[in-house]
Amino acid sequence: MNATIAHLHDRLAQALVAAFGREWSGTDPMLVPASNPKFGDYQSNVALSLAKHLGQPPRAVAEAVVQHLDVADLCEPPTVAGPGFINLTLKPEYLAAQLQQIQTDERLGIAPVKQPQRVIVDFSSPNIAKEMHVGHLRSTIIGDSIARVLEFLGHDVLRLNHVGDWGTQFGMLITYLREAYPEALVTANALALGDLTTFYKQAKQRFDEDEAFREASRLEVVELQSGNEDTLRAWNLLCEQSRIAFQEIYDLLDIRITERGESFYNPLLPGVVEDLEKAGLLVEDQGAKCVFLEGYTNKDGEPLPLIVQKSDGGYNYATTDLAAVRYRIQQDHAERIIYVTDAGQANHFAQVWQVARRAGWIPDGVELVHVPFGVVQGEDGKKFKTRSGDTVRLRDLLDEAVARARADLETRLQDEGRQETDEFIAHVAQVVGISAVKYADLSQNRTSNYIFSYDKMLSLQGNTAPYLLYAYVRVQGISRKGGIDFQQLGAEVPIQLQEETELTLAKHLLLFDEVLSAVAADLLPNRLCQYLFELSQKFNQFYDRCPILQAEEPQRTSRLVLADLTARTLKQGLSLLGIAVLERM
RNA sequence: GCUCCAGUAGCUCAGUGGAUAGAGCAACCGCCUUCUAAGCGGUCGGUCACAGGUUCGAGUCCUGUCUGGAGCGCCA
Repeated sequence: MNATIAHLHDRLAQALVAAFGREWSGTDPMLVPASNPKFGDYQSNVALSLAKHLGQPPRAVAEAVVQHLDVADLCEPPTVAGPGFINLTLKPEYLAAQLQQIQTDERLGIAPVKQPQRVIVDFSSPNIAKEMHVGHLRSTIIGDSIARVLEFLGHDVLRLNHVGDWGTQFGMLITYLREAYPEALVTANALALGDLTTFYKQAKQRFDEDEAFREASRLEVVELQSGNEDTLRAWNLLCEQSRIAFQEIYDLLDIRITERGESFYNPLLPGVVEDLEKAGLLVEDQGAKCVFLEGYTNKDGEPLPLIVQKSDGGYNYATTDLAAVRYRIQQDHAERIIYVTDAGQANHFAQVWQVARRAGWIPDGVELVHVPFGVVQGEDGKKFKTRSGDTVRLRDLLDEAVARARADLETRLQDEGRQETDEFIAHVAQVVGISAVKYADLSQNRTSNYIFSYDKMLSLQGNTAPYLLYAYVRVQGISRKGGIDFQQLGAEVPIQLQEETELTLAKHLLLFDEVLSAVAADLLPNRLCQYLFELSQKFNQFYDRCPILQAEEPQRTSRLVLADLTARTLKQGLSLLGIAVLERM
């Protein structure tokens, strides 16, 4: 209803001028959705704020606006209520006409944005030679959903996987690779590390216990930085092994992403430091090259530096992030760069961006956004771990979700005496399990910490993915039962909105475009989840109250259109969350 | 010590400066001869951490305090 809001907004603005004179043109009519359905659909609060300036009681101001307000084509006659609210209720005929328009549109009336932006979404970003764990879950699925929404709205989105494929830890890893798998470096395809977590732990253990190993690791880092061929081959082997493991997870989660790791920016790092020097920002302190930050102090109250080149000549992640932000603006021509990382990195990004800004690398019109999310905690409120104290592997978590969904489904089939094929059971369990994990995460406001609970995440009751999937399945059930081809319903069907539940559902269907605009602006996928959950609730209420197949024409076809629009909106909305639908479950 | 984030029903969480703060879960009570009951209806549940301030109006904005989390020079 973006268009409807725009209309109402203009009409109210005109009424303000007509009532109080030209000097009030440009006044915000303060049009917002009604706080409660009993007050109508929208309300204008402008009278309350204007009363003082006009020297009139708010109700009198509201009455004057209403007298000059012409919205008869959209709304029932406006009313003034309470201290001076102007309440607006859309006419059923207007709503029906709107629904008819979106019914024949594949995009459900969601027009692509007029000015598409070049957007980079930086998300997921696991570390090479480490297995993806529960900590990568949030970035991966929140980032994917944000990218999907922006893509659907017509933006030009580049999804970047800023993998940790460079840095000092590789000295340790390569040294251990040479020690434990010497044949891998001379024979093609000889390396199958399998469990990368174990490999990493063993390397770390060697590093911690052996001085000679540490020294070898340190030298290996230098070899890597200077491009030693043999070392690079070892590094490549590790990266390849990790990619295979990552891709399995991405396939499972249906994530599409382009890898451009930290190593990509490695050749650009000296230039970054040089240019900071030229900009007069660089200060050498205790052997390290730094930029001293404005507004940040250390424990002693002294200015805090951002170190861009270590005293040993090496670079760190701040340098890489500086190179990345510059490259993304200058080479990728990004206008909006979205970083989906945990909230703990807020300071880091603020610091890097401050330096980039002071160096003049961030032109006006380029927006840098950190999309932070809370830490994953166990039910005790502490950092989430397995019972034995290890980090939970993402793979295990997803497998567990699918296994639980399968067990639940099999119980249900037995209780209901249903017979289904293995393929059916496997497919439904897969979709329900993965969806449950994604939805549990996406449906929360990402800024708060995330209390991880298998039971809650996989619960099939309430505000969960299965509830939404079930609403979709119900519509498909109607189609099967009645032999209905929704695509053949025709565009000239009169839509009738008589029952309360029909009207409520219709209004909610028309809010989809508003919600997507809000998600694109605020980058909060939980708003989309909230919308889809409410849509499912309103559909279930309609389904409960209104017979569809048994209804008389023209009511029958009208209700079929409402059901079809609900299903299509659910399918589209869920796809923007990275969640697939099922025809039966 | 400093910076950032959070604090809303027993639990998990929504909430765009507006009217009587909402869901889900849990608990309890109803509704399947009828499109899948993975559903629908109902009951119970609140000092919006605390104290000031701004405003016609504050869960929302500002200041301070308390509590929890994350981070704070050469890891990423």
